[in-house]
Amino acid sequence: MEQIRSIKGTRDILPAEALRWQEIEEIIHDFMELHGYGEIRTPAFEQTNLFTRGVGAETDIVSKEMYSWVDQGGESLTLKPELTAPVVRAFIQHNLAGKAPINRLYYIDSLFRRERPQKGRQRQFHQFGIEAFGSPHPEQDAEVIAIAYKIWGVFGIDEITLHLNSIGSPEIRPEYIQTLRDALATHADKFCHTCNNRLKTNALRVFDCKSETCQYLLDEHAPMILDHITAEDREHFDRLCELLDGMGIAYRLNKKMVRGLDYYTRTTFEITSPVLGAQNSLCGGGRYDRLVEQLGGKKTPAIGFAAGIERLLLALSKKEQLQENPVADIYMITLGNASLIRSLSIADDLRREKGLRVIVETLRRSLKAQLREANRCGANYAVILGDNELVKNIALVKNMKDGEQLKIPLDELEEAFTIGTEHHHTADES
RNA sequence: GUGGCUGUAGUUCAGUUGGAUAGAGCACCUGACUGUGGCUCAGGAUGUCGUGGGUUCGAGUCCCAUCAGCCACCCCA
Repeated sequence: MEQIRSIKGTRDILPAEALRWQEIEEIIHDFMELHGYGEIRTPAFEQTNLFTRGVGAETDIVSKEMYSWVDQGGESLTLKPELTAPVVRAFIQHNLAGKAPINRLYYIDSLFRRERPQKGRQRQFHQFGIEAFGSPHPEQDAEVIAIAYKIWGVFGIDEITLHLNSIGSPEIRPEYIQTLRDALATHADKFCHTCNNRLKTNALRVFDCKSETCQYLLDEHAPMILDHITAEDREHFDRLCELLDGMGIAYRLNKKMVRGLDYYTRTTFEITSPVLGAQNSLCGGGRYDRLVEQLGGKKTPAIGFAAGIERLLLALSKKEQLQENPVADIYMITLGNASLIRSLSIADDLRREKGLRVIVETLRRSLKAQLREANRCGANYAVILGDNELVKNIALVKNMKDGEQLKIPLDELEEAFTIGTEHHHTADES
């Protein structure tokens, strides 16, 4: 029979790795709450047109990467390929703007894009991120960027680069794109053919080309959008730079960084890490002052970012090897029927009263095999309770580190592990 | 969607110009130690050689297709 496998681009996270995820999620929760952000969780799927309207029908994400289907009621639904649009939808739907002048939200979530998998790219993947609604001022940009910048240090990732740019207000864009096309028209034959296509359809994207010749030509001949923004845009950007300087946040002015989604206005930023390979972006974000309005809400300025958790893990794995962690403090070894019943209730007492992780044998193995198992799962103690011990009302408590073994009366067993617990924790912290 | 590389035991991999019963390390199990783990030693189990077809006296090896994985393009976190 054919084996059923997980879908291409999806994967299982097994216990040893899941522990890493739990640690990471905990760090994110703590860090965001430290900055006054509250968690938001939105549904796994939405109406398809939330994304066509919010992200832009012409973007790659919407035009060819969405998992969409028509449900039994005839409605077109889509697994979320992006998290800003759903958060904006929730913001509008629950009238958060009416409840407070400013809303700071964060999330940790799964998203889905039908792309060809490669290093750092899955079809179901995870992001954490924040969205701050309500403030049009550069200090809001500075707050969001500072969070995006500082959190990597908490994870122990130091080698990062913050790229910063402003693509100005949307009004200037048609005029700028025309200027760009005109400037590059005379060199069109030297650009690669994808760039020539981009110039016609989505001109800003030429800046993303990985070809060295194209990049060289852009440096030589392309007008930069940052040099064409309005005076107000410029003032906003300059003030943001001042604030970042003041916070000691190092950034690289990257005039060629234009972001892929339609909704960005003014500030855009990205954080890259050299350890990731071709997909070197850890985190990307920017301001989107028109999106709330565009999705039917009251005009509200906003800025946010999203960071890839798989990529964070990838950057982290260069530093630390994954290892099997101990899963139990005590392994209960049983030999015989009567002792099994007693062991089960003792195990429950130890879990409930002492908070110890206890596993009871369920394979009816030999004593030797059970001790091997105790060793394998990292238990500090094995409690041996066979029918021989049961008639004497004792248990043998074996310290797995030094091999020392004591006879303990069953009614003193819990107490014996009060000392054991302290032992365990001090050993852990050293 | 396009291109390149790779699929052999639980796992990491070896397998000669196509040749007999497909191997090794680690892991697992058993014993030495009849109810005492780790270390050591001795032994043991484990394979639709990704799948389907073809060439051949003979295919893990060559050819075609297909599926999966990885990497890159596209694009993005």
